[in-house]
Parts: sequence; structure tokens; C-alpha cells
Amino acid sequence: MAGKRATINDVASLAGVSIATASKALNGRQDVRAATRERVLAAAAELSFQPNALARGLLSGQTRTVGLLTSDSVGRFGIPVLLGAEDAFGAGEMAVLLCDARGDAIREQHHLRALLSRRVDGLIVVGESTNPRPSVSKDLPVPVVYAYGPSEDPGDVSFVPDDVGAAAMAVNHLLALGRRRIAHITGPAHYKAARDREEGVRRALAEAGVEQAGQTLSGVWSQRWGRHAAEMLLMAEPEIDAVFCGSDQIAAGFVEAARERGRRVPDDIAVVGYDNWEVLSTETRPALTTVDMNLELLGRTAAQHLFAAIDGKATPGVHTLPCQLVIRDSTSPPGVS
Amino acid sequence: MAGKRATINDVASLAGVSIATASKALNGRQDVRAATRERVLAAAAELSFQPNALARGLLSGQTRTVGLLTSDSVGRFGIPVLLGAEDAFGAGEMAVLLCDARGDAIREQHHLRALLSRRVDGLIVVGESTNPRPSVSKDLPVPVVYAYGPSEDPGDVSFVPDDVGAAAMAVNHLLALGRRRIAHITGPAHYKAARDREEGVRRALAEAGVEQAGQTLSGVWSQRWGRHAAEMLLMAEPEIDAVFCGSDQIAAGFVEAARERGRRVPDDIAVVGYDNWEVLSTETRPALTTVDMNLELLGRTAAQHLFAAIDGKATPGVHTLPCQLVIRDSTSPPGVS
DNA sequence: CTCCTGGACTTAAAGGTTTTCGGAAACGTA
DNA sequence: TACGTTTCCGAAAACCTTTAAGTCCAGGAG
Repeated sequence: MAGKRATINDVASLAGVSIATASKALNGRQDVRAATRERVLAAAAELSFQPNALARGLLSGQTRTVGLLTSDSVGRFGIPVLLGAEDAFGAGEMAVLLCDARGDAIREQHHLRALLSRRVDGLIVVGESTNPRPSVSKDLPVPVVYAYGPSEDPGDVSFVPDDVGAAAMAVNHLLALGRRRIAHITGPAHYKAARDREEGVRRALAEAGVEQAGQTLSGVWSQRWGRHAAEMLLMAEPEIDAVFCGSDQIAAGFVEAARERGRRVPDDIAVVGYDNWEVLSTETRPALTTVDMNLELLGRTAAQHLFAAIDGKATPGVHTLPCQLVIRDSTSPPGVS
Repeated sequence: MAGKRATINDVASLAGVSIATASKALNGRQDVRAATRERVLAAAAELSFQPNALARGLLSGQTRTVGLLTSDSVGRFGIPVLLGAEDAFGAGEMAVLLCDARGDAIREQHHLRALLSRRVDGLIVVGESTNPRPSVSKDLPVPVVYAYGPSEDPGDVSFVPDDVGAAAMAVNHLLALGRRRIAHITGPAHYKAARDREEGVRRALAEAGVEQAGQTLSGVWSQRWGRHAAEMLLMAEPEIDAVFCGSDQIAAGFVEAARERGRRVPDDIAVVGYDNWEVLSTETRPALTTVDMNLELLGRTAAQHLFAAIDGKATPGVHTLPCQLVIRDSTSPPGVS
């Protein structure tokens, strides 16, 4: 730990100029002779001078810092968004102040105050699900962008994955493989994600004039439920030839249980998962065809729009971003696997 | 987005006092009459005044902000540490500035400069493995604490999980169950974690006077390698009755392959994993007995010691923190499962 | 010679808060 | 009345940087 930090004053003294000249030299402004600039730069290097961002921020009103307020401690959604946001900021020298509210509204309020008092230039709020959440932007002096979990207020800016479209895409993929007895297993119905994905299934099947195999099975997002649902489904609808699962965990459970009951995946039953959670999707056998929600893209987009909102104008509303179908072995056409 | 933010000046004007008095009233200082304080507080509330942390930090030299510099984009280790740190800071109103270097040294340098210019009070550096990493603390004006990946410089403060002790604990658990033919499958030998865990195995077995079943199998950390290693091991050492795996992924792969070869877990072969990565450890069948590295505790401890280092004195050196064995079905005594 | 131009540099203000120190009022005592 | 003490409050400096405005000087044009 070195001693006191050098200020621009020290640099100016060492270079034998005023602090104004030093400032101009350091910031590449014009009214400075080349020789003088060089002297200042040398002095700054010698003292390893770092401009004080607080003083700069105090003056300019811009801190080049944004807050990221998340609710999902586990980081399942927050992390990719954070990475995407960092990506978008990266070159621009932005920094991210990260707060985790852990689903607690009063802790969220607390963090919000802390961020505001630190004068962040903007805020990204990441939800723990795609269910709309209370707006936080009321009377806030900085722009806010919602990622993954949209704001209830349509006047806010929100970015969410296109669950409906992605589910339709998954089902269309199964249809293109010639499968016609398609079932759907998903998570709790109080998740908008589950309802949206079901809606996508319904649309795709309706468009193709195909009947869904059995009712949609709603449970939880776990592997255990995937196994349980598989047992029920294979009993009730033994002739199914494809299943679209609402999460990779459910899909992994389904595959395991189906195999134990003598059904081969993908030959007898093709399986599509959701999330592209790689520890599951690439490691299970067969590797899972699954929907990737492009969360990093979501984060990047949110960050870019936060930029736009900061210095220009925002585009209010809930924007849906396309997902991507990652095709792996669990839906290989017969004979290819 | 509301208009301009209220300053302490506005509060003072509204309350009809000077800014000095307003400051004292807001900060709970003594020399201000109760009635006056109340007037100031009311004015602050009416204007929803938030003190400007930049101005305060500029004056006091303390920003109540720490930087967290991580290298593992995926967040496998960084996130729990972050949570633990937030926990330790939480009440104290600290904020965390998060940067991800993504394993790139020059990006790390870049982030470091950014954090320093923002005048963070301290730094936590999270490694992507327990391999010692180059020190970053040389001539830094703020204290640094290393978590998970220790610094190469013994003068720095580092906190790492006790891999050796944890592996010994796992093996002792297997020995206590009466298992005597214990094998070890782990990750790449260039990981210190793999070597440390192997060392723990060796010690525990030596202490019990038991011979290890076969050589330690080094591969990668994946489920695929777990399956592959299982095949090799069951061929070479068919009579094994326990396996200690260097990760939950390896363990999950082993269990799957072993079952396919007709070995029952835990009746024929008891299995212990490592990491307590819950999506694997609780969801596989049987649920995995595994080592939890207590990463949140690690983060909390690192944060607490950063506090100590900030305002007092640090305790240099590499500190190992105990891990915990989480016992589940994969090591149930026969007849219990 | 004066006036102007433009370049190179300096002075000073501003940004919001905390803190030190001094001042003023009120009150009690001589 | 003069003086000391206590209580409350205000003026101003300090933190560090940027920038608008001002100064000074050399050199060119008239």
C-alpha cells in the first residue's frame, strides 16, 4: 500500500505548469504546446497519476457507473445479463455496481437508495422470472431498463425473451421431423414463462392442424418432476413420439425415466428442453436439443438501450428478443444418431 | 425521471438554516436544537434529499465501495463469493463494483485502473481455480484480499478452501462405512485442486493403513469423463466398493455408467462428489454425498478481512477455510437407502 | 507606431458535503 | 453593568477536477 495518491496538482507542480494546463494536456485538449504536453504526461507517468473519478463525477454530473439490481441470488439469469451488459459497456469504460435484493422488497428499496446516492447514470433491473414486476422507476432521476422480468408499467422499458415464439419454434422443429404425437411438460402455471411456452405450443400445433398429445403437464422446474411426469405421460399416452419440456432439468428427468421404461431417445421419442443450461444440456445422453434464451444478448441489448435512454430518448414498452434453438442429439432424425 | 436533485443547500433553505446546521442535523450531530433538527429532517423528507456520495467521498477519502475482480465468467465461484461478501457488507452500506476479466490479463489491468480511479476502499480478487495467481497488490494504494485463487505473493492475504482436509474427510467417511477398496477419479493434474484432493486421499488412506484401489485417474471435470473413467475403473479394478470423485459432474457420470454396468449405488459402490453443485448433487439418483466448499463463507470471511485491512491491520498469508461434507443417499449404509 | 490576431498559459469558479472555528444570544453570577 | 459559560448556529475551508474567461506575448498587417 503506497502513500497518498497523486493529484493533478502534484502533476502540475512537477511539470511546472498550472493545473488547468495539466488538465488540458492530460485530456488531449488543444491549447497546449507539444513540448508542454509531453512534460505533463511524463510527470503524470512518474507519479502514476489516476484522475479522481469522484471529483470528475461531481463536476460533470456523470459517474459512468450503472447499477444492476437483481433478485435471483443463484445467478441463473442475472449473470448472463451482467456479462452482456459488461460487454456493451466494456470499451466505454462503464462500471457496474451490483446489488442482489434476494427477492426482498425492502432490501431492494435499500439498495436503490444506495445506488441513487452514488449517482449512478442508470439502472438495469433483472427479474427472477418473466412475470411482470412492480415498477421501480416512479419519480426516479435516472433511466431504468428492465431485463428478463418486465415492469408492470408499460411506460417503462423492458426486454424479455420471446417465450411464445421459442416454444413455437421448438414444436415446429419436432413437426419438421415428422413427429405428430407431441406432449408438453412444463413448470408451475403461476410462471408467465410456463404459460407463454404453452401458448407457443398451442399456436404451432394449431397452425399445423395437429392435436396435442394429452394435456400440458404443469409441475415444477426440476428433474424430479421430469421423471414423474414421464411416468404419468407414458402411462396415459403411450404412443407419444415427442416431448417439449419447459426446462432442461425437466427434459433431463424425462429422458432418464423414458429410457428406464425402454423408450429410446430420440428414435422413439424426440425431446426438446429449454434454457440451454450447459451442465445439463450438453452432458446428458443424448445431448439435449434446447432453447437458448440468448440472455447475454438480452443483457447487451438492455445495456445499449440504457445508454440510449441516458443521453437521448428511450423507447418505452416491452420488447421481446428472439431465442435460438440449439439442435443436438435428442432430436436427431432416426438413423443419424 | 424527475428534475434536478435536491442538495443539502435546498434542504437548508427550506428549513431556514445554514448548510452547516443542516448537515449536522442530518448526520445526528450534537450541537443542534431538537426543534431545528426536526425542521431540517422534514425539509429533507419533503425534497426526498439523498446526500451525494461523490461529494462525501471526495471529502472523506472513503467511498464505502469495494471492487470485486473475478476471472470466471460463468460465475461458478465468483457468485457465491459475491453473495457472501454482500452479506458481510450488507448492513454496513457497502457497495460492490463488479468486474469480470474473463481470464484476460490486460483486461484485468484495465479494470484495475478503472476501480482505482473510482477510489474503491478495497479489492477482492476471485480466482477461477485454486492455483496461485500473480499478485496484483504491488504498490496498490488500497488493501486487497484474494478469495478462492490465492496470490503467489505470501505477503498478500488469501483465503482458499481446505481441499486436502475435505478430501481426507470424504475418504474417512467412506472408511467409516466399512469400505476398503476406494478409488479416486479427478480432474486435470495441472489444477492444484486436483493435486490437493489427491493428497488428502493419500493421507487419509495412509492413516488408516488402507491401500488405494488402483491409480488416481486424472481427466477433466466433466460428466463424460466420469462415465469414461467408470468404464476403465470397473474393468481394471472390478472389486472396488467406493469412489471419491473430484467433482459432482464426474460423480454424476460415474453413477450413470456404473448403474448401466449393473453396479448399485450405494449398495455395491458408495460415491462421493465434490462442489455440492445442487443441480447435480440433489437431482441425480441417488442424491450425491458431496463436499461443499462453503464458498459463501469464504466470501464473507474475505470481506470481513478486507474490512480489517481497510481500517486496521491485515493478517498476511494463505488462510484455508474448512469445507463441509454433505451426506446424501449415494453413501447410505446398506439397507438404509 | 498602433492595432489586431491567435497561441499558450493562468486564474478562478463550480460542483456538494463535512468540519473547524468563531460568533451570537441567553442566562447566571459578581 | 460587566463578565463568564453554555447552547446553538453560520461562515468558510477543504476535497479534486474541469472549464469559461482572462492575461500575456509575439508577430503580422496597416
